[in-house]
Amino acid sequence: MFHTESSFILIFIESLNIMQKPRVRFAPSPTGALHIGGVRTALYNYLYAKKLGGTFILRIEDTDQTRYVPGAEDYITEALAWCGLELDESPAKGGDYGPYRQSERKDMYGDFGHQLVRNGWGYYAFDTAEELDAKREEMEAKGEKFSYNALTRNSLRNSLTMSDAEVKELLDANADFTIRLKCPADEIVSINDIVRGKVEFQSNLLDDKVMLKSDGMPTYHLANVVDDYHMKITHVIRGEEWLPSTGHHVLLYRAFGWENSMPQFAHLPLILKPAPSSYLNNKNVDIYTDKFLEEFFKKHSDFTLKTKDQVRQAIRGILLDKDNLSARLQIKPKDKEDKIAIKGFLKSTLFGKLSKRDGDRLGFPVFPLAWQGEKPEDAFTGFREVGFDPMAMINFLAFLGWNPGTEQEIFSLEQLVEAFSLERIGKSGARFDYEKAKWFNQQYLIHGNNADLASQLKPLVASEGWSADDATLEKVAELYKQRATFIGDIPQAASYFFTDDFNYDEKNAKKKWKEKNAEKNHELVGILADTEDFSADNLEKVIKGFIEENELGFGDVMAPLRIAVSGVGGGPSLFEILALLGKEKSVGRLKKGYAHFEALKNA
RNA sequence: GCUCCCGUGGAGUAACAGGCUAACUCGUCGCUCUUUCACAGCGGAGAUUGCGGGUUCGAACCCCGUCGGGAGUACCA
Repeated sequence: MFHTESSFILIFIESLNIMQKPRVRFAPSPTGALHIGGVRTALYNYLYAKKLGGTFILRIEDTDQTRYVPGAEDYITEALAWCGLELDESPAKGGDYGPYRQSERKDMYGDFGHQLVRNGWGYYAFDTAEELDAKREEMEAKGEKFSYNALTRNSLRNSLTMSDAEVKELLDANADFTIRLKCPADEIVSINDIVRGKVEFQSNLLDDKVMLKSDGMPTYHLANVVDDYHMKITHVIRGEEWLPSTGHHVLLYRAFGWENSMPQFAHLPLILKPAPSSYLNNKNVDIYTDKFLEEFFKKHSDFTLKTKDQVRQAIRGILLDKDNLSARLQIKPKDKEDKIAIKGFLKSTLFGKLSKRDGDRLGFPVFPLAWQGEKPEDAFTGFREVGFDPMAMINFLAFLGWNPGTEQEIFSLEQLVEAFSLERIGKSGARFDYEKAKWFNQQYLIHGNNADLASQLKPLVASEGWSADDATLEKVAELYKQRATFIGDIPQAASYFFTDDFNYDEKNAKKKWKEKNAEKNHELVGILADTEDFSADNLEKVIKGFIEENELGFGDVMAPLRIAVSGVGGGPSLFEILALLGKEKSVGRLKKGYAHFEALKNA
């Protein structure tokens, strides 16, 4: 009895487990390059799915034909692949719940749209876009906001206000129509968001959103609910910008009778621009003033209220007071039109969610991969092109809105999967911090395997027109990885290993080359030329021994040596440099360098 | 305007369901190491947890108010 009971419970738990295996989707629309925030959404979806042995799905939301950008879908796929976020179901890979492009599911949305009308949850609306725009303008002139809702739908042209015959006539005549959701009155729609807890919406305040557009395509709201239901999505993990429309989505599940299989929601915090105080200072105010000024006039090309110089003064004054920015930017009743325009512009460029323009202005990538837009100003660089290790970027992104609750910061993808949970996602906006991003990359570089780094270095060195064997590259990687932020920094920094054609830091050379030590320095070159064992260890013995014997200063000998051999005063251990260069090259460079330094000194 | 969300040192976050001197990372400053540069190690400065009330022996945490910021408010997603 006891046994059967416990095994029954076990089976029960097991079947629950199967039921709970999450199916999550990343659902971008192919309207351009995938923003870094989108990558983070994809990452969290992936992590959650993998943690629980679930399924990670890519669905392309291309219901807006006017905004479709060729190449965008490829960009998305390539970006996810670069990040190592493997898809279980996707347009390319297929799956049991396809097609995975909404444009290819068009027919079913139409059916569900009409079902809404039939069961009383929707209605036909015949108002044209132009009519509604006019209405909006009219209301705005009165200082009010137009909304298609319970209050206004009875005075508009729709199947609620027209007779059945009229409606039929219009439909038969193939008149353009949309189907709108008829939001019920006096209800409280509530969700239990995994990140935010209970969130409530009053149905009275929800507008009658368009579900089916006049071109027969669904809007996001209809398509996402219909697809999530049919693709058996268990958790909707998406950006916070969707939170306000979630009430509509719940209503839709209700309208279709799917409320019991409604997915759980998790709304991710926004990724915010870097805090102005983190990059603004007294030294660079003028640079940023000019940047903002240019952007301001680009945006307000017809701005005639004040001269450019007056606007510059206004912007500069506000930026200078960086600790009180939000107070300075508040719009006061006495502010005139020009001041309001300037304040409004600064507010939107200084605060809010991270945008492409922030990347341009502040000098960091905001997209995973580079993108070539139609116009030159639409082109931008990516984390990949700047030289990021994809895992460093992923690691950085993972912490933008989530933390493991431990002090560990460096995670592999597998470790992230293991540590991740939706419960530990924060609610407040996550600020983009490029310094931190660079730090992550540096950590990956430092802890990277030398052979791996060497193989990454190879093409980079080649693209400079240089070459080196694998052993040299591996040693260069070892010596330079803790001195660089990006692997791409290394070839230039270590150029003297790849070419004899490098410049001397002449100012430094002049300072370090002392006439009184010249003879001894030349003598050491001779000793090195006769040294059999050219290993770093032995060189250290030989050189240090020579210095001590002759009672010279270390700096007197090692500094000129270093500059003659590498051109610069900094870098890895001098003995390692000499050993890697080899005797022939080292001695040759020393002779040439010392002659040059003497000439410099005499000039 | 309205709706929803958020508010912890310069930046990012922590503090599990109110309980020691608010912790960690980045950045910054100093020291040690290396007679270089970095890495690393050690240490310092920096927060009356947006503000004001309230509940409580005790509040970053709960309640009310207030201010600030963000998102949404399209036949875009």
